Amino acid sequence: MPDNVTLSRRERQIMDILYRLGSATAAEVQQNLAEAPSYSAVRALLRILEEKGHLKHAYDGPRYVYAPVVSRPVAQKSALKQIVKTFFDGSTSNAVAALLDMSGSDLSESELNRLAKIVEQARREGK
Amino acid sequence: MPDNVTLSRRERQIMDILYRLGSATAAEVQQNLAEAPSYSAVRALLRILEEKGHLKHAYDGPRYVYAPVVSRPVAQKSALKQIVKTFFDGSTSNAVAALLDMSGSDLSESELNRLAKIVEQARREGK
DNA sequence: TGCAGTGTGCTAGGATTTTAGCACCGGCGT
DNA sequence: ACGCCGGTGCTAAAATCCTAGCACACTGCA
Repeated sequence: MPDNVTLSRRERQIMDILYRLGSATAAEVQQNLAEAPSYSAVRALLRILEEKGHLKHAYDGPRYVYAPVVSRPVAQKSALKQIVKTFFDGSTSNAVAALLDMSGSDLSESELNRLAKIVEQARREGK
Repeated sequence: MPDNVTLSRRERQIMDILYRLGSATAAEVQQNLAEAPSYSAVRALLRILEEKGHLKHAYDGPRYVYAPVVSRPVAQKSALKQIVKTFFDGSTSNAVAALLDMSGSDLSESELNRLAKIVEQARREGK
């Protein structure tokens, strides 16, 4: 969410879909939109988003395949930053705690190991 | 972000402010709004949000103090869920990793200890 | 009492967003 | 060659959002 504040509702919905899918054609975007408008409307939105510099398109044979301009990792970071700021008073660890709490026992053992390692490493680096 | 998809741009901005501050008067909301519109416009937005059921108001002497209807913890969870879904393919641990990576050495030792504990506990519960 | 200051409710108009429709293009099968 | 499909670009209008302004109520104070 590079630009969560300037995007209109539909625009934001579409950006989310594209970040989720990585890239998509107009038809795919339409299928993933809640209360999907006409195909034509979707295309118009995509064109606008491209004009504004949020999207770019490549070709899959005859048709356009749209993808976000801002890379996923970068978008991830700003999305998280935003959440941490508005919902966790800027405290990363609170956010992490909520995240872990939320998905509690859904995490596999290997995932937990991985996280433990990351924390461990952060600790070493901090010192 | 209980309802990230139905809110308009301004409405979302205002909800974010209210979640950040906990509660606020119209004037406070206005001060925190980027490219703030008139006081009157802000009040109108607040009224609309209340009508839609996103906000409620109490009284601070003569004036209204608005606060979100959905509690912060609940909103935190849905915001995180949303992010995890659209930016991390539903993988909580990827999100946690990004979060830690992002704020790398900003975390104090005690925070890291806390996180290590949480992970440890999740591990025990999982078994 | 009268008046300034600060609050609320409401409403209408302008700006933006969102939508659908139409015109055009190229490939492909008949 | 011609007529469908399935794609694109564009544009106008409907729907929504956003804004400002006005009317009214209450308080405090000269």
